[in-house]
Amino acid sequence: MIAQPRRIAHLDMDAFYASVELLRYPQLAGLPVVIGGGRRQQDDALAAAYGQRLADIPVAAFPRLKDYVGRGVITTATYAARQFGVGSAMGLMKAARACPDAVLLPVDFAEYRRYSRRFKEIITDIAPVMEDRGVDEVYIDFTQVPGGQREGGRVLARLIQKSIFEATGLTCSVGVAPNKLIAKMASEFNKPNGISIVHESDLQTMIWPLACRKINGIGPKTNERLQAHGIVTIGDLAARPRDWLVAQFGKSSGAWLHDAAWGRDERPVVTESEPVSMSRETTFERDLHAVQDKALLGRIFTELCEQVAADLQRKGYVGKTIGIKLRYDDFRVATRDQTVPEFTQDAAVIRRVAGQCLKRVPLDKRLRLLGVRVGNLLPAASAEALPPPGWGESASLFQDG
DNA sequence: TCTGGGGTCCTAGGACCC
DNA sequence: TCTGGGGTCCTAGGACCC
Repeated sequence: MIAQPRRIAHLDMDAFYASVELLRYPQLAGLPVVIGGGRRQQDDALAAAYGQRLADIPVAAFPRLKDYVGRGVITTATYAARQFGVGSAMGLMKAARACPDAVLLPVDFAEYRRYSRRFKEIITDIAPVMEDRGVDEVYIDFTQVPGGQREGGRVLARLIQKSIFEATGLTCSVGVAPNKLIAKMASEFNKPNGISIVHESDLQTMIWPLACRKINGIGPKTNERLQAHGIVTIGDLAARPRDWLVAQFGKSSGAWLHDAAWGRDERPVVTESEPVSMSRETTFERDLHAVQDKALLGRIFTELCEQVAADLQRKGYVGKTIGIKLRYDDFRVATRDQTVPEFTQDAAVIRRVAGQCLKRVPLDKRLRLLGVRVGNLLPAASAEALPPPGWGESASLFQDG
């Protein structure tokens, strides 16, 4: 049997949250719509007024960006809204200045998760080796799938695209390439509803002209550092000697930057993984002070602990590193954590240890955010089989180094 | 009137062990 | 009495991603 060349696809749903919303509000198609913020009250009011006939709600009845007051950000904008220069991660207040009449819809994660499960099921029915990369994107290994090599993967990509659209009404963009790194870049080439095929021989023509920032893993900080050295495009990066990159960015990062620029990436498509941590955090409607707002903060803190505990219990995990996160009004972040001997998923234990963490952090400035995290997770079932902490310590009496 | 929430991985120093 | 070398775990911060 001849070894097949690796063909890896990256599939990205187009404006996913907004597209799901358009399925229930088709009257908003083509309009600037943004998803973000909290509070579902306008939506509840709409539902009360129009019952289940969501598609009959007149466009004029929808809330507008200019009417929003609060601290949210945009999670997704329709392509019509992007024309106005608004996009993901932009503060809603700022977006309201750019496009005041855009329709603003609150986030409905439960609904997006339902569609997420559906489109992923359709994919694994066709190509079983799929890696989950969040609610709206996946990697798929085409290598061993029947037909996965035809036209570089285009035939299979088209089949998956069509199957998802027929089952959900949602469109996606797909990139197929020799590895995950290039596939991820390729899926952006033909958005929305596009397919793009990249081969190893396309590196210089299709990849090197792109900005370094297009590499998944090069963020704003690394990009700044690269630019300071006159490195703007991936081609610029590829032209630097590996040793030079290692000297500038360290052994691991430098080597990775060099490999990335040359399109080298051997990471497998990983179908299963265990969570490492679970957390809950909240940004307050106004900044709070540890003393003046002690009672309110205490209630929020306890609730966060209860939520994390409930998440652990529902998903069947226990953890032994419990921590807190604060964001001050100047946006600086402080974290403290503590590892306890016994794995837990108990709200009271989490609350007590997190409370001790809170005592180790400065509380003089106003707080903007409070979070609680449990890490060092283990499936609850496997933790039950674990010996109690301290067991086996006497064994060291019989060993010597 | 800036800037959400839920994650992963990496680094670096110190403790501790053999 | 001037000085080892691994290894692992813990902790805090930071970069990055969706």
